[in-house]
Amino acid sequence: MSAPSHGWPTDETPLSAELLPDRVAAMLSRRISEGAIAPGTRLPTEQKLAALFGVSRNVVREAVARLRADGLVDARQGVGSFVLAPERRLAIRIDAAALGGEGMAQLFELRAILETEAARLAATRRTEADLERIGAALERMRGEERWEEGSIDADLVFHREIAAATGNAFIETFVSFICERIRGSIRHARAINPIADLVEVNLGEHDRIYAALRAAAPDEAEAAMRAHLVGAAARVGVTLKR
Amino acid sequence: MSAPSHGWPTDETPLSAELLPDRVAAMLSRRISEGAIAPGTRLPTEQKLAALFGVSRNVVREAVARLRADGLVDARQGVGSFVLAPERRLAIRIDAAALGGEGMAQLFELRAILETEAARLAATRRTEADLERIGAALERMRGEERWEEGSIDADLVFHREIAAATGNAFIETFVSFICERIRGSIRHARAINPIADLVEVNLGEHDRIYAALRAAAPDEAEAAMRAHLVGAAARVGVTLKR
DNA sequence: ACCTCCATGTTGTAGGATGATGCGATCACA
DNA sequence: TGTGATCGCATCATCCTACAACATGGAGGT
Repeated sequence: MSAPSHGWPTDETPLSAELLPDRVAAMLSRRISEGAIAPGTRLPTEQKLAALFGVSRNVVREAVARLRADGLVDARQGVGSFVLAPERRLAIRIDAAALGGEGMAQLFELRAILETEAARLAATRRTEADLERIGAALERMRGEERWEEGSIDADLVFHREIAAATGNAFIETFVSFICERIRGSIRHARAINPIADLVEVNLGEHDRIYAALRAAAPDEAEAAMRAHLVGAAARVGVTLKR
Repeated sequence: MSAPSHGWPTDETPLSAELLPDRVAAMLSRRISEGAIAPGTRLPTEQKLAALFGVSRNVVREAVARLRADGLVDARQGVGSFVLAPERRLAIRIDAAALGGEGMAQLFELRAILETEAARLAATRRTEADLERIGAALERMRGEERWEEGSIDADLVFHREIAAATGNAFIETFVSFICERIRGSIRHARAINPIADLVEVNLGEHDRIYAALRAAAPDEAEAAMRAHLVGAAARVGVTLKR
């Protein structure tokens, strides 16, 4: 039983400071998403998993609960836990580890795709109420001198409101998710690269977007958003292609 | 202590057949995302939460573990669990409930935005190995007569491989997530609207995409992908604008 | 052959005990 | 009085045992 024949635990993941349930969940999750455990298959019982990983059943339960929350498995009382088919997975996560350097550039690329198109759609679909909310965020940005907490927050709201103005709930969700992830990583960059005096540049870019939205000009909105994102990327040391 | 003065549990959510940890997690999650519990605030201790909800600490732990996995709270040993600021959330979920009618149309719109751009990028970045994988998926589709399990699966792989060919891991993740969600809902539609003989149409559309990718023609790839998605949407009773 | 009932295995929940950790208060000392 | 180290304590992390809820399959009776 101690042999690695089953290929189960064999402690991969050099076990950092992560908690036990996280590690167990990560291992199981990888096995499943790699297809090493076919959909429909029953997982080993919680007791066996506990024995295999050398942890208590409680830890295994927390791990399985997480897999269930992500829609990877379906635990049926009295029967067992079964791996679900991929189409039932309903969560997507981006771990902070993937956000260094290359990851940041890729995330900006994805952001550009979504937001330029969002700006285009918003230009034709926005209501007066939408414009009002977007304008309010703009004013909040204008109030600040430096590019710090308050204005960064207003920036986020600005982008999110534009996404919301498309009337597409999914676009809003995805855009605001990506923006928040990026913003979280900006703080670090800010300490390294002082960009305080770039507020005016930033504001100018936002103004152009807002004007285009108000004018209901899709092409201009898209172009302005693209220009803004290229600038924003550059300001955090990322070059955005196209 | 039994008073509702604190405004905590007072059992909202008419408690369906959901499990206890799910219910507790859902309640806490709603409080947090609604802003009823400000970021930085410390949650009640696990014991108090257990008492408030009338469940065991074990259940509370599973609920809190889920919140932590979603990045909503940060539990520090010996101190407590604290609500995190929104920018640290690292999970996004789409619940199946939102996918009826309007939701489906919106999801297709988002898909179109991502995949048309993905096709454009893939056209210039794809390697020979990418083309091989995409072609293999195409062949698997061609083998099937009807539009059923096997070919639907191959269809998914086809789209995912194109997204992967962009070299952008996030694009791949998001696209495959969306495709899988859509596919899950297709099954139902298929029973209603027999589209078996549309295989050839579908295949033709895919062929055009593949040819454009092989020819490294971005504009054609984008156009072919857009045409395909418009068709695919129509086949499930959704009209895609633009 | 069919139906009923029970033994068994599994997940779900409860409740306690113990270790690890970080914070704050207390106390000793200058 | 001020300063620093030490200790207690609250809290999470993990482990353990036990029982309840539930599903399945087989034994046994009709």
